[in-house]
Amino acid sequence: MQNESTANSIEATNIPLTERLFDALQRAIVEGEIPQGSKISEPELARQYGVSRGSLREAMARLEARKLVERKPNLGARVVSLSYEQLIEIFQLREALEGMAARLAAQNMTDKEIEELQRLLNQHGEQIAEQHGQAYFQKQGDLDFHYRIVQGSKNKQLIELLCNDLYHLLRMYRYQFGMRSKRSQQAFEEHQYLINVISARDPEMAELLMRQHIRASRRNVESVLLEKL
Amino acid sequence: MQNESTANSIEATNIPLTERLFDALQRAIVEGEIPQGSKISEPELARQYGVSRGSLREAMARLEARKLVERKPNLGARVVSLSYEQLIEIFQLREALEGMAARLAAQNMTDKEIEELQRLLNQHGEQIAEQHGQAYFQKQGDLDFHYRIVQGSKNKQLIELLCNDLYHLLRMYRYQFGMRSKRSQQAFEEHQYLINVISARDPEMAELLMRQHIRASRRNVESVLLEKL
DNA sequence: CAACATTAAAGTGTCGACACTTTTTAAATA
DNA sequence: TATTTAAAAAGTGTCGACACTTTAATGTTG
Repeated sequence: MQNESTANSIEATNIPLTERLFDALQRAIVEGEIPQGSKISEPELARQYGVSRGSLREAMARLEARKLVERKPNLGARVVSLSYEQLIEIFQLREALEGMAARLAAQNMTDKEIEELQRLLNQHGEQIAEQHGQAYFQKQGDLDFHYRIVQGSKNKQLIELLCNDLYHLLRMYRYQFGMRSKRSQQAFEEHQYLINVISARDPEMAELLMRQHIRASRRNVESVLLEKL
Repeated sequence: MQNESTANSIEATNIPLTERLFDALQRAIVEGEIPQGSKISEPELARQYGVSRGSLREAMARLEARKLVERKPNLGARVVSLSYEQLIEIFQLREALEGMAARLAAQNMTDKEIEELQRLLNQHGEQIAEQHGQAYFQKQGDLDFHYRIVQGSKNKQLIELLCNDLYHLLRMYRYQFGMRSKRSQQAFEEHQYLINVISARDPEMAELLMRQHIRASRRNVESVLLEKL
């Protein structure tokens, strides 16, 4: 009955349709496949994905809760569009949250996890040396690094919040603005410092360094963005 | 067609049913009307509120996104139950987020807002003097105070996150554990210090004090809770 | 021709129905 | 009587339908 060959059709699994749909839409939005600020027509989108409106609506409700779409009663939904101001606000959030994450990571990461983190960073170092300027891997690597520290905090609420909510927004702005970092070498070194103080089990210092690191990253974004406008 | 006299029926407005439903359910969960950890039967709940399952499901999807209910495919949904550990985790989040909020508030609150905040605190002072031990108003007052500072940060993401997500969880645990503070006088004084440094436009100090304040509050919760178990 | 009124089209809000899963109840067997 | 099996009940996943609202198209009048 269902058209499985539709361009955007969702693969069949035992996972609920609504959930697959939610993931697919989230990805599509984050990667700009559905452009920022564009209006969403429920019947059309449902048709594209080969699902009923009911299922779509459930997924949309969750997207709305994650601030990826905005809905106004009777007027329909549109994909959010990130403004410069919002981006700055997100960096302030990150500073607070990841600062705390680093603090907790210094207390709660296992030695093995720290070793693995160091290994990951070494890889990044090689990549930076080899493919100088390849922004994509650097950005991905940066996110990986931060991701692990958040996990290392062992605070489930924090992990949820950062990894499931905030990082998607962050990836979204990277796709949108096509950011490329001019400070990968600098960031790399800051990451190394961070590992050092975490190894030394110094929570205070870990938080401080992480906050500085994120502030520096924000300043970079500001300058890159301002020269674009 | 619809039974308007059902016990839990939602009033008729122009606001979408799903939204009213979401608010009603959130309130019911936060206040313990629907008890922690209880299983939710969609048909039954839909009947209770006099709505269709479709509408209910949409509301549930949003509640799930806010971590107020947990759903497992084909097995149904249940209200979350706050554990001691989770509560501690939430306090760590608050420390980070409200610390940042206080920092920003010291920069961004208007003089008028600060005045009003002082007025609010004076009221609290009177209430504490009058009805010594009346925990409810104190707790409510405490939340009011924190609420205003968050608003004063002028960071929309932060406001959303704290006021729409986290505070509900907090109110929920207060209802659940029936907390009463033994340190209202102490908290009152800390609030006053906070206003002082915000007035002095000292972001650094504002963050520091707020974090101390929340840490103290957490220690209080810990001790009260531990003597209960 | 522009401004307004009037349909028509599209879109959203809400519901009820049905298939498939899990849980419960009942029956049957060792 | 305890355990396994079978049938029934309840519950979840997904869909299509219809009423009401907004937007677009069309026609009408000054």
